[in-house]
Amino acid sequence: MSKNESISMSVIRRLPRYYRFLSELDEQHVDRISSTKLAAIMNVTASQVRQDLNCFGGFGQQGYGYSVSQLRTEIRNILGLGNQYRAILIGAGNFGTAVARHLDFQKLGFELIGCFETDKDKFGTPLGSLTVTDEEELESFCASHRVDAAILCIPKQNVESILERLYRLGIRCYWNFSHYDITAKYSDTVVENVHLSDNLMTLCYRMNNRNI
Amino acid sequence: MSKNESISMSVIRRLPRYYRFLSELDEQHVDRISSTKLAAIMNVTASQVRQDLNCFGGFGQQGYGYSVSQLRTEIRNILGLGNQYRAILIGAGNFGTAVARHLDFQKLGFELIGCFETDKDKFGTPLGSLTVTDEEELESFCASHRVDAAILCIPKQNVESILERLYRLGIRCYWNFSHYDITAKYSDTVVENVHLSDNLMTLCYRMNNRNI
DNA sequence: TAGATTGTTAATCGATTAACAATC
DNA sequence: TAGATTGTTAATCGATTAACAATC
Repeated sequence: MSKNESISMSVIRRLPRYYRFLSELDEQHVDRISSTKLAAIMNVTASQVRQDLNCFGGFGQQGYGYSVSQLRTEIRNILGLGNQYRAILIGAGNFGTAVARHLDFQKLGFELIGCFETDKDKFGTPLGSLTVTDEEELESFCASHRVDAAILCIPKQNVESILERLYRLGIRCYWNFSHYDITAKYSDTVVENVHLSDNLMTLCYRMNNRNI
Repeated sequence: MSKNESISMSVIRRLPRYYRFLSELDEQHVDRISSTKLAAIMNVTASQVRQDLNCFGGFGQQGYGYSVSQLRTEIRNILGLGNQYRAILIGAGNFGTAVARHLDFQKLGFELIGCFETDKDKFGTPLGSLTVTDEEELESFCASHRVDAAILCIPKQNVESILERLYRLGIRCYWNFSHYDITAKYSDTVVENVHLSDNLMTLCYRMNNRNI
């Protein structure tokens, strides 16, 4: 399925965007598209589109372009969105609940199978199809369920101790909303960080330096 | 204050991270630090630290290093975190409320001064120090308040119409949690996008391609 | 002064863009 | 076939790293 020889992160991070645009075109029943047209819609160069796609295979056809639905499916497979990786949520605060309620995990390659909290007052609260559970039950839960990834929606100072437990339980993949640097301590992990405050500061900088 | 000649986005996006680490060191009462040591803590190269900082000025001293508190303040000023830009939140759903409650806007260069919703059931609900307001009052609100930025926490399909109003009201800076491409339509805007689902798909890819 | 460490230039590396032969 | 458009190589551009003279 692939010419895989270590694809650069620049390319990988563009894949979800291709997937989104192709999904939209597919919904609009567009059958085929050329790299030039797709590039125009996405506001990138046609060269980049062709280079990116060719990291994974020759999905197009000379003189014709790309089949939208086929290319969409290819990228879906490349991203592995059919895997339904089993994830647990750590922290049912503002962000944890928003993430759990708002995102369509199924469509994004995941299944949310548990939600853990330290705050007693929240135990038993329903959260979508889940129930907020005492964090102390983490070990017993993981003994009876395969868990592929953990979503960390807790403050930085609480991460160290819980991470130690998660790591001991064999969890190596993390979606991290905290500022704790996971890979620094555990180098054999796969981590995607979401640093909203960094993003907001960047906006501040750019507002501040508008017209320069 | 600066050697400003269009700093690259790569450098800009690293600034908040420097700021975070320097703030931590400052809290730990570390007086001075060399580029080598800072680089080690941040897991980057000393060259990059020095190159990055020198985009904005010579903050260090040969043979000594950098004063932590001074450098922190410099970066704070470069980011413009003292500006208290006035922002309004559009959409008081899961994400909007999480963002409003969870982030310390003051420390990030902003002041959240309003929150607008279309769902009648939510009007009047308190949200931190704010109250959820009918979106129809947007125009009258902006007539009596300076608004520097809008935070869009609404689904893609609702963005187009509200954006038209926000733009007409003179708002040019956006923190965008939707998948609507703002700059495509309004090229004179400053936009930072947060695409959580793209991020999660990237995690899926990386989990899928672990050990390759 | 000698040692340390910056600021800055030069070298390297990687990513993006351009060009075009291959081919549908 | 002629036209269109890919896949891919080569050229360019930008970002990162290395090196070192300047200097505290």
